[in-house]
Amino acid sequence: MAKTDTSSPEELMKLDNFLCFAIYSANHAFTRVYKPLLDELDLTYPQYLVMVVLWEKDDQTVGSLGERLFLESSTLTPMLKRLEAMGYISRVRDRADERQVRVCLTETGLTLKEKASAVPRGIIEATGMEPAEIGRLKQEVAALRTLLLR
Amino acid sequence: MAKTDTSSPEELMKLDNFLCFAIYSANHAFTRVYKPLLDELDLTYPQYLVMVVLWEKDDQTVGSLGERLFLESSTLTPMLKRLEAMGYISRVRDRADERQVRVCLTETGLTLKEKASAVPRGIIEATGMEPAEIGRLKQEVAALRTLLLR
DNA sequence: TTGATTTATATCGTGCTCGATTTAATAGCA
DNA sequence: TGCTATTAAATCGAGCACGATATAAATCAA
Repeated sequence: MAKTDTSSPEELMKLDNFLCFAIYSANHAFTRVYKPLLDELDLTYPQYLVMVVLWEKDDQTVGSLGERLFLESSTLTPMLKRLEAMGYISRVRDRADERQVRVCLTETGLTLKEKASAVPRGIIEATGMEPAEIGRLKQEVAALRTLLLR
Repeated sequence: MAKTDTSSPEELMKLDNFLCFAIYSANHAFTRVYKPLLDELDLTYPQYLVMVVLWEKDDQTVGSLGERLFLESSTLTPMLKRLEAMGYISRVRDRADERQVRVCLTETGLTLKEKASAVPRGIIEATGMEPAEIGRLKQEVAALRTLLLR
C-alpha cells in the first residue's frame, strides 16, 4: 500500500488525517460500548472512572481525584454530588483543613466493585484486540497526552 | 524494561491500564491545546470539525455531517444554529425533499478557511511528534474506533 | 388514493466539561 | 497579631453529547 502524503496544506486540513478526530471519535465509540455495561451499575462513564479511582485508593480529596482524572472541581463537584445522592460515596469536609472535602466509598460503593469486575473484560472483548496490543496502544496514547499537556 | 502483567482482575480494574481512559484524557488534552488557536476563529473544537467537513465538501445535509462526525442530529442541530448565528453557514430546507436541511458555507465561512490554515501545523507542533508517527497512531486509533462500532 | 411505515430533523431532559468567578479557610509575613 | 496571598471547593453560564420522543415529509402498499 502506498503512503499517503499528509504534508500539503490541503491534506493537513482533511478530517481523516486528524489524529485529534480519531481520538475524539474513538472516545465517543468507547462511551457507547460502555453504556449497556454501566447501565447495570447505574453509572455513567465518567462516574465509573471516579469509582475506579476510589476503588484503587479510598478517601481522596476532590483535588486529588481531579489530578488523577485531569478534571476540574467544576466538573467533579456536581458529579460527586450525584454519586453521593446514589449512596456510593460520602463527601465530608476535612477536620484539619476545612477547605478540603474528603471523598470516601460507602459500604454500597465498595460492594459495587465486585459487580463491576466483569466490565473490563467486556470492554476488552468489544475491541477484539489482543491485551498486549491494547497495552501498547494505551501507552502510546498516554504518551501523546503527556506531550499535549506539556 | 519488564512487561507489566495486566491480566489479573485486580490489574484489569486499574485506571492506568485503561485504553479508554488514555483516549478520554488525550481527547481533553487536545481540546485544551486547540482552545487558544480556535479562539482566534471564534470556534469551539466541535464547531471547527463541522467547518472542516464543510470546507472539504460544501452543501451537506445534517445527516451526512452526522455520519462523517459520528454525531446525532440532537447534537448537530443546536451547533449548526450557532454557526448560522455567527454567519459561517446557512441552513435551508431542501426543495426536493423538505425533510432534509442543506448546510452550506457562507462567504464568511469559506473565507475563514484561510485564517484556519495555520491551525493544523500548530497542533502538530504541539504534539512534538513526527508527521509519520502521527499518521500511524491516527490509523491505529481509527481502526480501534471501527472495531468498537461494529 | 389513502393509510401505514419510514426517514430526516428538531426538541427535551440529563449529565459532562470548561473558564471565570466566588467563598471560605489556611499559610505566610511584617 | 493582623494583613495579605494562596489554596480548595463550589457556583455560574455556555456549549457538547446522547437517548427518547415529536413533528413533518416522503415512501410504500393495498
